[in-house]
Amino acid sequence: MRARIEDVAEKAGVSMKTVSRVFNHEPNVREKTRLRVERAAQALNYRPNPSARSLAGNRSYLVSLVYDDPFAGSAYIMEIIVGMLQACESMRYSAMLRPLEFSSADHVASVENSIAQYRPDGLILVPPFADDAKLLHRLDELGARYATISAKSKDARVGTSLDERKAAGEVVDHLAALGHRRIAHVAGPAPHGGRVWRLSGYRDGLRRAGIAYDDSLVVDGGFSFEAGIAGAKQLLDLDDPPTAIFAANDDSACGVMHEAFERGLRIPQDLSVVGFDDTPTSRQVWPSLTTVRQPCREMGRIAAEQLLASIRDAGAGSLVRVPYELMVRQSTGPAPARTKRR
Amino acid sequence: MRARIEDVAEKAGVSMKTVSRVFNHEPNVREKTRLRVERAAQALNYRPNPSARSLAGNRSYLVSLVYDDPFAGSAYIMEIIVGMLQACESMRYSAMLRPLEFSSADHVASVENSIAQYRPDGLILVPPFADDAKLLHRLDELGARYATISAKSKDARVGTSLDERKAAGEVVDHLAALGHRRIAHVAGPAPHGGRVWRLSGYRDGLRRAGIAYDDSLVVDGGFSFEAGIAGAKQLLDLDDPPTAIFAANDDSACGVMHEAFERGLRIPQDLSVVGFDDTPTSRQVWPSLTTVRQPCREMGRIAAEQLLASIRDAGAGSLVRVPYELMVRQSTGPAPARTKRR
DNA sequence: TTGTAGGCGTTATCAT
DNA sequence: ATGATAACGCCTACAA
Repeated sequence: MRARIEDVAEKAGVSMKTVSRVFNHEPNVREKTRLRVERAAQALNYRPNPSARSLAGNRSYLVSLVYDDPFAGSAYIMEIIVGMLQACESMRYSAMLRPLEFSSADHVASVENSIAQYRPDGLILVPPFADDAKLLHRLDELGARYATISAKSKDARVGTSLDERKAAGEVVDHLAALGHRRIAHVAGPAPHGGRVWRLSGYRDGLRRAGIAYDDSLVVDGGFSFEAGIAGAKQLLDLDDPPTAIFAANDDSACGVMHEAFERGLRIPQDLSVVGFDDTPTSRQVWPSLTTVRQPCREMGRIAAEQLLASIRDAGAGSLVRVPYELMVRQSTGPAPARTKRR
Repeated sequence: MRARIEDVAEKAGVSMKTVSRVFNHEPNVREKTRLRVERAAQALNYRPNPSARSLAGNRSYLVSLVYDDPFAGSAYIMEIIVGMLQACESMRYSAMLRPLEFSSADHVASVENSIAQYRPDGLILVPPFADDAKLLHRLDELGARYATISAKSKDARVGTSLDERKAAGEVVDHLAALGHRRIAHVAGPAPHGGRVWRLSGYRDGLRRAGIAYDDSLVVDGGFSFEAGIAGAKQLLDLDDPPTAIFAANDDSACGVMHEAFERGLRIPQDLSVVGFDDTPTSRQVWPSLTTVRQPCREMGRIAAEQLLASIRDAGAGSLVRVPYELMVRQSTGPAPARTKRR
């Protein structure tokens, strides 16, 4: 049957513990012994049994990614997963996906429950979980290790952060530089920190451009295509509609574009549109979408790396600021000469 | 510390084995005893230790999804993952993602290696892995349980299948019904079965419409946006360009649309475009893309369910045929009156 | 219907 | 630098 550590030990003429030392890169093994063990293991095609390892070592070698269920299929999550897998792979850890419902009665309990059941050695949290102070506090209480992927840095100690507010500000700078004065914003969903930061950045940008904040140009949206359509309808129905719309994310921006086209508007000649996230779709639509790139794959990888470091020894692992990038594509252009009237 | 099965047994005044019976839904437990055990477990917040369970039971309660690394972030995979997670969740199994390189020197070895290392109780394979007879044969040899998600049914015993050939035929039927005679195809990448079936279906459709097969209207493409652009360039440069292009998948179709727009063509007035897969993007582009819906989420769920059934008892589990659906949207319309000349 | 004993394959502890 | 032995928490096999 399958080779066990005992078989390897016998074949190499050493004790089980020595084989264990070799496989776990522990010190105190003579080079020569190490080689003998490695050769024996190779010959027997030995692989440590993960369950036994976990049971005896009291670790699961498991990291779980906690994200909001409704966004299970988003490109944002997908890319984070890819990065996370890379990091786990190289550290001989496994990644586990935990789509949970943030909006449920008690999401804190559902996270606790997930921990109790699967016993991961650590968690990676993305918004909105990553921004929930109550949840983080509870995890601290439980002594659970976790990393957050988010924009905010307060409350966060391990993971990645990205200055969404500054990024959103640059979006408005870009539009203002193109001559736009009526710049609208389809805001994100309420429970997301992203909503707040992107909205703040939007206002920062307006201020820098000397444009007065106009309440009617900011509509509650969401992170979905449908939200973008609804937001665009509302904005384009205004007596004095915007010449540029900054949507909270790419999906929503696609909705805005869709509605604009349905009304026969040209992009960017009649309306400029900007998204956020730089999902693959943003390159595939026509005209291609100006947006803010978040290095999601890197974020996933870095968060996992920092988390694993903090698992190895508490106190290790830090919050890594990752760069964003304004991707200027075809969906933004000079403001039309005159504001359109309907 | 954490409650063990022994603690529950003591508190309930029964043996460990009885507790085990209750938690594994085994027969031969009096209702009254079951209740006592459940109450005790509840009180102690007992959760079985997965590692111990796996070690003693010689099962990992793990299912791994094997897919081609380059497509790690595709919407197709993402949706399958979501469905698979649903099924696993309800059966108390865990899902593990295994992006492997199909194009690598020996992908069969890399799958074997993955099995040896993580010891999943079963595998779910998607194309191109699902279509590799050599791999399936080797897995049979090893006695590994697996389910495939694919179009082909030969070689497949457990999993899902979808008649891609018939679906592709219907795409051409749809275009022919709109009056198109010069219908082109941007084919899929060579190692994918998808390429073959969709191409066959394309020819079926032409035959039914009484259109002669024209070699110059079929270009080698791929499943990427870039492949679509390249394919469209080649096709639209023809002296007698097509009035409709059927791309091997949605990403590629988006590339076709992009290139068409770059040349000032209108869709669908000047050119009709069809994709395959019905990814979220196909709804978000403008005009929205006519495509073939594959119920990916269902496929993932069903494949996992069938796999788990076949794990429970060999011989169980079957190949479930899932339905496709032609989603007629805005990217297809009547053929232009005269074929365009350049 | 319920219980007892032994073992799953590894790591931790403590010797040597 | 290396080894012997006892956990780790559960399940299987068999017994009662």
